[in-house]
Amino acid sequence: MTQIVDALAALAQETRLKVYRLLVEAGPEGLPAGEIADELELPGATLSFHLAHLARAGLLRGRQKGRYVIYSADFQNMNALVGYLTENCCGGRACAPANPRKGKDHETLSRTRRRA
Amino acid sequence: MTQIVDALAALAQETRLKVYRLLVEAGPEGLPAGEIADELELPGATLSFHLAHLARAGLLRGRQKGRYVIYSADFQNMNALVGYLTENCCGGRACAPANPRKGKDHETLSRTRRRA
DNA sequence: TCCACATTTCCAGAATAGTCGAAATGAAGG
DNA sequence: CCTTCATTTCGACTATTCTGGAAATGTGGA
Repeated sequence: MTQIVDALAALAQETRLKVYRLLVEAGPEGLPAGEIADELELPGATLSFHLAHLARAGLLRGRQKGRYVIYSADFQNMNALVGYLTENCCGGRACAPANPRKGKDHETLSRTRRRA
Repeated sequence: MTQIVDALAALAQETRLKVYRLLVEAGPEGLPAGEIADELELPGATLSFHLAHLARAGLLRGRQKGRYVIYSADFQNMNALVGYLTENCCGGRACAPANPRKGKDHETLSRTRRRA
């Protein structure tokens, strides 16, 4: 359970979630740290802190390539996380929706929009 | 995205995750606060703090029943959360596993199963 | 070797989160 | 009303997280 909590905590921060999403978009090839920093306009030290956090949680891996460090998402562990949530937190109800096709940016939580 | 981060943050804490799981187990009828406190051996003030946190994040609802307050999981929003993760954080790969049938307690994150 | 550059570590300050006893709130029932 | 009991709010403290400048580390190229 500690692993689950760590993974959730890693994603539970705006900057880190952005970093992670960027790397998901980038796919298995990943991105060098500097490019992430550029894209998200983050100071090196700050980015490094968050990358380390995500990596500790098992959601990211970094490999050295020349003088760059290339980070890429660990889809296995994200898979496991979603699996855990589905099995333990959804009470058996249908959890992952049909997911017809990746529709670019999705909009946040529930459609309990109109009131409730 | 703020909503997603809030929901993740709410679950990213051992005590709160336990509370939430307990309520998932309890199903839509939910549980009175006191019973949760008993079950998890938490001081009232501490539990109240965490329940409020989860409720603010939209993962819980509380309804008054006599002098009890009955809390229950909001499956819609958890659904939406899992949906978000599946669509935005899994790179299109299969994310929610087959989920053959709820197998009681599942065991944490990947063991880096030989590949995939 | 020496320099340029990418990234990380170190540090310290500001902000936020978690804990829980004690007091306050609010409902039920005499 | 007055008491009981479930729950929440208050308050105070400790611990952790986030941030980013400056220095350190490490790599490739001239």
